[in-house]
Amino acid sequence: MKKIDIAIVDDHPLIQKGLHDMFRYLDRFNLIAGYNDGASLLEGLKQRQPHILLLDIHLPDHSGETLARIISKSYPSIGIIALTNLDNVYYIRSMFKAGVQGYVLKTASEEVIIEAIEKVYAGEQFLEAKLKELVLQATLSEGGNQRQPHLLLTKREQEVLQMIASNMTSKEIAETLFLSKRTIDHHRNNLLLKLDVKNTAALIAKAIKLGLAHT
Amino acid sequence: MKKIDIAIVDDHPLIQKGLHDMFRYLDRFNLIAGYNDGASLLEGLKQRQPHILLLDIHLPDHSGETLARIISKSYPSIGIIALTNLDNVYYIRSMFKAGVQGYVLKTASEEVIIEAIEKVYAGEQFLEAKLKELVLQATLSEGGNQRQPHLLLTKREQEVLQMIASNMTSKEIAETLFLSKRTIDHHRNNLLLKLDVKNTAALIAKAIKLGLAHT
DNA sequence: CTAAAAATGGGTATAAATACCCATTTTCAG
DNA sequence: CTGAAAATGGGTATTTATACCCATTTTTAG
Repeated sequence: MKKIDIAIVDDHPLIQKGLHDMFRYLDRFNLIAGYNDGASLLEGLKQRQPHILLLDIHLPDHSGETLARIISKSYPSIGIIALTNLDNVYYIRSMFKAGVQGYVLKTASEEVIIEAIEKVYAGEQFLEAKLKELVLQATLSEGGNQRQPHLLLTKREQEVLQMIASNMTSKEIAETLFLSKRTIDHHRNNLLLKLDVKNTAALIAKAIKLGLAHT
Repeated sequence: MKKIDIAIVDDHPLIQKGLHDMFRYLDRFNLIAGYNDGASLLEGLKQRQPHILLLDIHLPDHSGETLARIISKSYPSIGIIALTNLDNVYYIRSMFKAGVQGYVLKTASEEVIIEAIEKVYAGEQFLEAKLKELVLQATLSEGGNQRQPHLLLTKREQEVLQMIASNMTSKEIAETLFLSKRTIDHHRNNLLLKLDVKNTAALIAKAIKLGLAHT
């Protein structure tokens, strides 16, 4: 049976070590490269492409999502598996949208990681059972009937959202932006509608969860 | 030179593997145990105590803070080093308050981890340089003149905070908890004072940043 | 046990946010 | 150019949150 070539991208030395150690004793796999950041990964891929790429989401230079998008376009034959600590539904969705075929938590056991690699190598998708449930529940509870009318915020809305999150009242925001308080109220209302919440507290919580506002 | 006995508590197989692999080639250290959760750690300590304990903060059963508190009281001779992904200033503070002598990120290099162990074994404290800066800056920018009147929230306050973050008004919270709306107002006011913000939006943003509320 | 902190509850007032109605101007893509 | 979306602004009313004042009871730690 042909060996499966694997490459790792992770800026955590311990994770790299753990994976190196793991693959050393598994004849089925052949660890061909370990990168610490996105730049060296992209450079290395020009020389040699693995069958499977284990990709950390949090890297010092590029975001995992961007990398996945680039690689899945440039090297469509490489199977990408996101390997991360983040069990957030929105990260999972965005990574799959960005072109990964697998999503595994770093808390996963060796067996799960191997299963993910085998599945993705065989052309299937892989997502841990408990994460599948998470995604399912999230999809059922939020999306539901309306097909997300406007998931994206306009520039002004983002701007106002960020100012709301940073201890400013509508009046202060209006004065800062040289606008009427009514206009800010209008943006606030749109934000509440778009994120489907009924007050500022939930708006901020949801915006942070979705990555729309920063803390 | 006497070897340093080390024990690990971490529910990530990869981290455990990485550390095992690392200590295998270092004569100075003797890895005597690896635990997956707090319960088995506490059980194992009854049999044998390491010189240094590498403690993950996020464990399935106990919180790292609780564990650190228990162990530093029951076994004051054990040097505890928190090993975590969390570079949050408040976690760092609370872990040191709970009795750890070192705090190392999982992104740390092998050298840093070894340095931390040596320092703590020698009775010193260890904190990475960049984390030291973080703590310093946080102390300078927020604390300032008042010596942190109440950094910790009470149970009720946490409960109310969580409910505020999840789309509930004071009235609804009061009805749910069978309390007067006034009481909820009082808790909200205390939350605003403790986190030093002036409205709900900033309260939620800051609470999430500090890890006091979940999304 | 005793003192401190936490949790409970109230009155009153103002400020802010939210919910509806409405409109005009600007910007941008087709 | 032209139409759609975005951004701007207004009126009015209600609800909610915040800011002060005050108190009692319960829980917790020393």
